[in-house]
Amino acid sequence: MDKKRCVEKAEIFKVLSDSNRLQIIDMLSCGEMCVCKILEKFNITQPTLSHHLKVLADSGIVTSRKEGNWNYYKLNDKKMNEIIEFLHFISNDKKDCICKK
Amino acid sequence: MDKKRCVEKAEIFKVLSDSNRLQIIDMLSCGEMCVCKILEKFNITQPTLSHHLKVLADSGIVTSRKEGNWNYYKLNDKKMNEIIEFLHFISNDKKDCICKK
DNA sequence: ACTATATATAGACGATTATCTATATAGATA
DNA sequence: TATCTATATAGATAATCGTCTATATATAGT
Repeated sequence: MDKKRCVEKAEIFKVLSDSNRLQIIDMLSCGEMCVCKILEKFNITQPTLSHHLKVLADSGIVTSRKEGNWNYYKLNDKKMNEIIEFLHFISNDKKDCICKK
Repeated sequence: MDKKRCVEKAEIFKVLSDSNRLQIIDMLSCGEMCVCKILEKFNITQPTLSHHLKVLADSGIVTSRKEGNWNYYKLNDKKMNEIIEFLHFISNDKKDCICKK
């Protein structure tokens, strides 16, 4: 595992290190949803939610689509699987580990 | 998914949101290792490494064992699997999601 | 007892972050 | 064009975090 890849993934985990964002991911796993629908489920202000959605979108964990006045957000399953794969990888023994050099 | 569980997991992801800690996990996946051996592989000071190991241990991701002058750290596979399971869970559609209430 | 080695703790500093209020933008409708 | 609704952006503030230097602790060997 090279340093660079760990730096990349650390940024992704930073995105996941907020409970509101985890709940948003949980909600979006059920399908696409617009911002105002998401907002209903939280006790945060609209700009705060907007901030969290931006953080999620910038990281690639969610994608967005505009339709009239509404913005729909959707979970990027491929990205989530990538994160899971990474965790599997660093959790398991491997031949070319830095520890063996 | 209840708020409380997300708060718990967000803390775990905060622990994972540092590249040095991810590299430590990667190294420990190959087996138990003492602090001085880990230190050799990094460009950080000994107190900084000590800090990271404490963060990892406090979260339950690693466990430690003292033997004479040496402290050995080991990855807690059960905890890593728990994290992976959680990511699977929030990534997939479910019947009792908050979005359906 | 003294020294050396391995590791942890304390305290400081600069950077980043989550949240808020206030405001801007952009599309829809009257 | 004026207004309403949905969403984003700007800027401020308080809290948290990673890293460092300095120091403490604990064990082993002389």
